[in-house]
Amino acid sequence: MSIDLSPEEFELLARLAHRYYVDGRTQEEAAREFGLSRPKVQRLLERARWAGVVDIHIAVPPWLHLDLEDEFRERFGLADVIVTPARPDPQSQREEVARGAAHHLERRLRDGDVVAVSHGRDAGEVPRFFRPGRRLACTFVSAMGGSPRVDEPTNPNEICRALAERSGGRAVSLYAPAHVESAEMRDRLLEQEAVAETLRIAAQANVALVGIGGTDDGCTMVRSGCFSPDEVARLRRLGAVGDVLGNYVDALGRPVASPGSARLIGLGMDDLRRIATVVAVVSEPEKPPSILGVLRSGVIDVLILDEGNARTVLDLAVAAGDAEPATRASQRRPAVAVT
Amino acid sequence: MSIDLSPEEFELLARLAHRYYVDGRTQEEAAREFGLSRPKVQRLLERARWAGVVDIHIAVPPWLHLDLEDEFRERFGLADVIVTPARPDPQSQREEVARGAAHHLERRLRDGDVVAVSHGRDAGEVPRFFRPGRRLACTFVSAMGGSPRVDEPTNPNEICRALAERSGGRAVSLYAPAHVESAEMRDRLLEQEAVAETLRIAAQANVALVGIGGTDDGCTMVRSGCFSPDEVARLRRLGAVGDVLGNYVDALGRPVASPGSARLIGLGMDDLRRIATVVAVVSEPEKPPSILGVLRSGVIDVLILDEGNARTVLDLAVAAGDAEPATRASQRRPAVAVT
DNA sequence: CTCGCCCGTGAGCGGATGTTCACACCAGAG
DNA sequence: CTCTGGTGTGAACATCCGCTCACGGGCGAG
Repeated sequence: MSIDLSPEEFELLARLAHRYYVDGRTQEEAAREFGLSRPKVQRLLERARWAGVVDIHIAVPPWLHLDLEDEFRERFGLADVIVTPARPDPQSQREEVARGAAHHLERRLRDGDVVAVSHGRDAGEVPRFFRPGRRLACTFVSAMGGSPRVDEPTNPNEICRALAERSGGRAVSLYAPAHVESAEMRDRLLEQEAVAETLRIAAQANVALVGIGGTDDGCTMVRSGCFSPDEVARLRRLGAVGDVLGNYVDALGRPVASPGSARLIGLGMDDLRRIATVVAVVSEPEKPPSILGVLRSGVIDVLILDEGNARTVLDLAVAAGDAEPATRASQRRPAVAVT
Repeated sequence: MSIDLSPEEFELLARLAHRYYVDGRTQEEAAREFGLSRPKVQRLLERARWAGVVDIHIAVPPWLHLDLEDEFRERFGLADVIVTPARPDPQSQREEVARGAAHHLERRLRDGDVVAVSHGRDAGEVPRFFRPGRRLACTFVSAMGGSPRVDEPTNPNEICRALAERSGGRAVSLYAPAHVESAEMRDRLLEQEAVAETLRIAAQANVALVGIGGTDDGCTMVRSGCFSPDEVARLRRLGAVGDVLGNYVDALGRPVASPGSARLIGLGMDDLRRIATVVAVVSEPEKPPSILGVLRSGVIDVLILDEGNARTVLDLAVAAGDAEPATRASQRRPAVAVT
């Protein structure tokens, strides 16, 4: 800092910065005092920050990882990222992530918003921590069908109901299974007005709350019976690394279809892309490849994950040689220390 | 710092400050992201600064003493203060102070300005360091008469000539001695058009460059022969601690007149008060009481002095129990614009 | 239960700030 | 000497920000 400045310039910058930041003069007053034009003062102050003569230091609580969040935001073009503190056991990890998602929704949701909701254990924990301060006139709608084979709280209908209950909003259920036995059956079901109506509402949502699934044999799609272990194995061989609402993608984020894909009832990738804010909440240590793949697909707008996964995903991205995007911040921003 | 904040609030303030200062979002963007109103964001950022979550640090070159300057400015209501680095020997001390004054004038002067100039060794050194980058259409006019008993460069006419030469401006000399042998003679001289004209111009100056004289036997007024040692001794007995342009004041800044006062040719205190910017330049270690007295008279707008004198004068003021003025700076903390 | 005080909130405004643009100055080449 | 590219400057404009003020909701007293 304050390198390659002549003593005269250093003195000027320091005096100017002191007058502006410490004494609280306006740039115009300072300009008059120093015999400069106001734009010149502005440029000098900018240069002072640039050279480190002015150092803006932000005390960040030790459990936050704003730098990680920034890197995610910039690297993957996300609107927002929340990295939650690391926890020793998987369950409290999940709760931490769910709490982050709940808080994010509390801040994000506005009256009139329509939230499409996926299944999953991570999403399923969100309602427990969801406590908006006021009544929210929002609609929570299932973005995919249900399954009798998993715990109630991880079914979309149930998550919607809980979210609506806690916010005073409305829940719209999808009265259909997440998967059926044939594509034909699916098409028949989609013709049912009760089903079509719900999916129409979901497709027009402006917010989505989704989990990110893996491709191991214990993933939610298998646990819920949507896909058999064999089917997931086939998807793996096709390169799939993870899914959102049963829509699988490979490591580069490209869609991977399997015969089973045609038997799913729920929003597709294109539907998701039309939703303004897709919030993904994810925990579990096997997830990094899934997260990276889904991120690369570009459907996610807001990501909520724990510190460990965040670091691993970034490491994977770096190792894969993802070009670091020209960050707007590094161009526009002077040296700013963050603790 | 960051004390007595709940973890939630600490987190919010840190996130907000990070988005604003580091990521460079506008308050409005941040407000949208955090689900707050813009004024609320503004208040939170203010609170963050207040609580020390945001800390703006300015790297000040070690040879500057901006804190001292601030204290002078606030305590004595000065428009500007320059504290120059301490120097071991008196001559380089004087040069340092003169350089500061010269730079200040370079910044301060505008075309059309009229500068009234006093005598003195400190003022006399100013022209050597005065190098405005461009031509200045200014008038430099003697604010008091001359004396054949001191070196040429410390006479007002000569200082004016040198300043004008270096800036491409105009010098207006006062063709009269600084003191005459009787009040009657002074009045007769003041009737001379050449003298009256110059003093009229000086009285209408909008800037003045003055030294601050002491009351010891070696002070400029004695060295120049304006006052005899006896007369200065009498002034001392009357409480005088220093002078500007031969106008003596006591420790509380009140005028002190002596018989000799009526034999001086130059601007009086009231003339000085009418000048918008009176710049005083002073060095020498015996000067602190003189400086304090003159400051208390309220004629000075800009003070240029060395670090040693600055500290001593402040110590004197504190010891004398001068009430510390309520500082505006501590109330007005600006939001920091980061580009 | 009702009233009134008080804190916190968001609209609105005027000043402050960030940015763009045209120009003037300078240096170097033709 | 003239031209031209480059750099730095201040005018003008379009936000952005800080402040004031009227409002509403919560809480304690009556």
